[in-house]
Amino acid sequence: MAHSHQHDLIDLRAKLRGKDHRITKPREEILDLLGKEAHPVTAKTIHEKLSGSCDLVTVYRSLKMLESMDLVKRFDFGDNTARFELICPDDNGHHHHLICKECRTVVEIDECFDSNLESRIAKKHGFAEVTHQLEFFGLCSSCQTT
Amino acid sequence: MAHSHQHDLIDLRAKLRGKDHRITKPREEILDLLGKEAHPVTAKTIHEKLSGSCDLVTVYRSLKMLESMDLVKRFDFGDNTARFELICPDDNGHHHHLICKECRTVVEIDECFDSNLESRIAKKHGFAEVTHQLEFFGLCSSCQTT
DNA sequence: TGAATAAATGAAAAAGGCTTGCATATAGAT
DNA sequence: ATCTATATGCAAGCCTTTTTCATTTATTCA
Repeated sequence: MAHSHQHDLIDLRAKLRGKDHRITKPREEILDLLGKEAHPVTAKTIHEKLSGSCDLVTVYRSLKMLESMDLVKRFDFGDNTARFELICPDDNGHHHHLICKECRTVVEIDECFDSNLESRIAKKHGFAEVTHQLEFFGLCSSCQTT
Repeated sequence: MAHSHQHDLIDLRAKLRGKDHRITKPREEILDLLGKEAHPVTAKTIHEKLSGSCDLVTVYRSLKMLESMDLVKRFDFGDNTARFELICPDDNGHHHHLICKECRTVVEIDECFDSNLESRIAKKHGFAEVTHQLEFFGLCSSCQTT
């Protein structure tokens, strides 16, 4: 899941311009950092890695904004803490994770179920714009012996 | 998704006895209430519906305990608030939901993808005891016009 | 039935994640 | 360079969930 930093910033500028959204240092730094992460990270982690370069509140606000612009995607690993990942053009942000219940190791999963299931469900209940959140949980090889 | 209350309490007694866990009034009331709910409910909602019959802290503690005993399952609808549902013997607690992003209406979904996907993923990454959390989000028919 | 004892509860406080209000700073337009 | 709308920092607050500890209660066993 490597991300092209170059690409991101160009994309960013293009996407933000139209919406009266500004390209600021915190936002660039956050995107920059996200581009280097292999897995979703929490706002707190981002703030720590940016080591005080901007306020934690700004991290939250930026993430919310970036999410609303589909530049970043929010994930939920079941620990009451949102995690964020840069949306990568390959998969359009659509992929899942396998998380170790014990040590919290994260593996990126690119497989998914057939999209017919989703459209069938949408149709059956009269829903539109249906998406899904899917995460797998288990015990990684190291934690199985414990 | 109707639940047999009778069944639940017998089950409860049997399951709890072995583990030095006691059958208390709050726990009975919580299970009783969960048995009547059609959809996952939050701890706060449970507390309100029990109208002060026990402390909110007790609700949290009970739910955590019941979850650890596989009597109750936790769901995450992406609003930073855990929701709980009684595990019903039919589906062994394994089912999913379709949630309206707008009005938060919840629909119970009994379909799921082929289990081969899960076992393939588990095998591929050397994980054991793999389960998944899957929720669908979209716009219900009433909210589409808005 | 009545201690004994291990576990559960309540109440208050705190922890943790996230949001809001407001004054100040800054990006981008002219 | 100036102006204006937007973003930031800081402080405070909100909401969910957890912890601590003294008290109460369910269960065991005599």
